[in-house]
Amino acid sequence: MNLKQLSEALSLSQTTVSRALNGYPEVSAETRKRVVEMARKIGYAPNSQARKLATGRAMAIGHVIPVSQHEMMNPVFMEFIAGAGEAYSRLGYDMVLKVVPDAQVEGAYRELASLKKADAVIVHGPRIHDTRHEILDTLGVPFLIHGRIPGQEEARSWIDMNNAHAFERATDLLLDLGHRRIALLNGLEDMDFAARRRRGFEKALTNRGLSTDPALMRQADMTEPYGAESALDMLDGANPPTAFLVSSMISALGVARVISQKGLQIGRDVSVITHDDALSFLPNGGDDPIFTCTRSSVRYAGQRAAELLIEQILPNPDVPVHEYLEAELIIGQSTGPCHATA
Amino acid sequence: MNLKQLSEALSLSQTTVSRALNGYPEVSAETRKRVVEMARKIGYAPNSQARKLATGRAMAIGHVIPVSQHEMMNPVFMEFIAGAGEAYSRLGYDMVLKVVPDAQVEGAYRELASLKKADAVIVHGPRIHDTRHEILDTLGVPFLIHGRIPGQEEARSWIDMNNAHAFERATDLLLDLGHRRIALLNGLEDMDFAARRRRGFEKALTNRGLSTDPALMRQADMTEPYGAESALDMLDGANPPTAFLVSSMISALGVARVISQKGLQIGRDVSVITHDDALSFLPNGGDDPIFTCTRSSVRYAGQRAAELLIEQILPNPDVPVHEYLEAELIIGQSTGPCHATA
DNA sequence: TTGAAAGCGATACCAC
DNA sequence: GTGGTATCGCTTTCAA
Repeated sequence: MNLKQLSEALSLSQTTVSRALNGYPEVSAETRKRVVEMARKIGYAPNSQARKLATGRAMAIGHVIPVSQHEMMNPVFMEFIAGAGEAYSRLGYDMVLKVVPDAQVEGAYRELASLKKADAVIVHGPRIHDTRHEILDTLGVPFLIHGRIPGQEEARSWIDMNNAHAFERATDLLLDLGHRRIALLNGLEDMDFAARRRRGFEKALTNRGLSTDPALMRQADMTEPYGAESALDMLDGANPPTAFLVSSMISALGVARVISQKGLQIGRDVSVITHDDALSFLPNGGDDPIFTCTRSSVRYAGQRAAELLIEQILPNPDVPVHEYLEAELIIGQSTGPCHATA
Repeated sequence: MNLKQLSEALSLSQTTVSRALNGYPEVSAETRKRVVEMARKIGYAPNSQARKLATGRAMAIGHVIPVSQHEMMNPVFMEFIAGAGEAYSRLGYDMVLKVVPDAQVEGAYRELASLKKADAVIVHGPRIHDTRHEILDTLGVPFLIHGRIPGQEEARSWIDMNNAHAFERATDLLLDLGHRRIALLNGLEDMDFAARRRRGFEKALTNRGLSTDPALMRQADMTEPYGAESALDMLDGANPPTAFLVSSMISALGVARVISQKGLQIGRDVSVITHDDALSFLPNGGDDPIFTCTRSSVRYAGQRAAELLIEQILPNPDVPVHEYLEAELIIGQSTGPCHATA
């Protein structure tokens, strides 16, 4: 069932039928009514390929999700996509998603752009030495970065949370509680967000004249065993930490598991603060969370990203838009004063 | 840069250029070489919308992911999609993904199908009273179910793991270890997979003449707190379980957290078996896993699903294909003999 | 082996 | 307010 058949059934031109269906003002109310009814009656649906070709717009946003060398699929991406997907449905856009190995990310963007499969793309997981903005410029695709590419803060559109500030505040809280040996279990620090978190952590220490201890700082894909193994190593080490600052709830669960297994009580014997992306399958409690945390909903970020891209960037690709999300610092049950003997 | 311009630059017809680029045999080797070189030189890329319109194929597979009323985004979907995405890249297909509230799932499938945005779709998370197969039939879209819709086992294409058998074996293992009070923390039992797991659990008990205890069976979205709260309630209850059978690693972590917090040792004082979907961010160890588990890689399922859909179902939509994945039962550190006083 | 021309199914400009 | 027609960019008969 196509436009032609529909217009024949109505004894109208394709033009008029198209206009009626797409809400153009110059169609008479009566004609529009007839058209709409007939369309529903005979089950007409416009072929989106044809429409895309005619309009030149794909009405789709591209996402390229990298799976790391370690085959790790970051659940944060999923939650971001859920938020974005909700907005796309509302705004009449589709999401075309490519899940590819790190090495094929550029090629995937190229394909999306040069084959006109998407009108714009989201850049996920920017790295400190990222070059995707250059490729996308060459291709002429509007894009929005979830996070920031160093050196491109002004010129590019992005949405990001204040990673450095959040981790500085979290570290300050631990310092205020008397902790001096604080471990940082970070994500991979070639990722921009992780580099920023580390700087926030270091800044808080430096501000109090404290130095960092490399033995207490780790970076890796944020799995549960990463948290567990790191905590085990460190707590069994020569000079164990009294507090952990962890970049992900998932790894924090690993830390908590080990602390419990060692017969220690979290929040009393060892403090833990984690960043909480508010992943829906890992709720951290409401008013009195399990973990003290810096919290910022990545799902909301995804939703806003989609809105900004479609409403601001597409109509005006040359004016970069920036949106800053400030993480909340929420006190839960996993932090308390330091009891360590000095 | 389009076909016309490219053909003019080569002084060839669009026909010949198109044929050369698409590997048709009748083009002379020399012509093809010229065409391919020029195409690369001037950076020609075919407009996929135009191609889709001309061929009538979208070269895309649709996925509709429901987010439940509780806003829960199941990480299993993500991992499945990662597997499928890998296969799509390899096979030259795109994935168009819709993330929508439960109530809009049907509409999303309708849109994908009737607007010709996808050549086929994957049905995620079948329920015991699912009707999506009927809608998709009406629309005439080939599809493959990840899981099974009751009553549609023969007639429809699906890929599934043997949920019932896996949970029966897991329960048998606990029974062999002497456990008699076994708790089942299941997913929502209007989901087909969860209903099957429950039947497997019950069958194992029934086979030994044991009856089920409603106080020890729960169902919910599989979050971490669900595991924790259920374990806390049950262990503090009148007649606590000595073992837990859990439908998800995430909830199992919650169970483990509570067991440790109560000063009990997992595997010695309380046994836990979980189903392990082999989520990449929740590795359960290698040869000696943290949790004894029934394991089946949902990522592999996604990959196979994509392959089956494209290679078997699209060319021959009327011959249903079925693929059964058997979960492994892997002994880890979380199970041991029952020490409960009878 | 190559080319001309007719679709594919919509949109949108220009007349009327 | 309605209609004719060119156009989007490619694939695919049909002829040569």
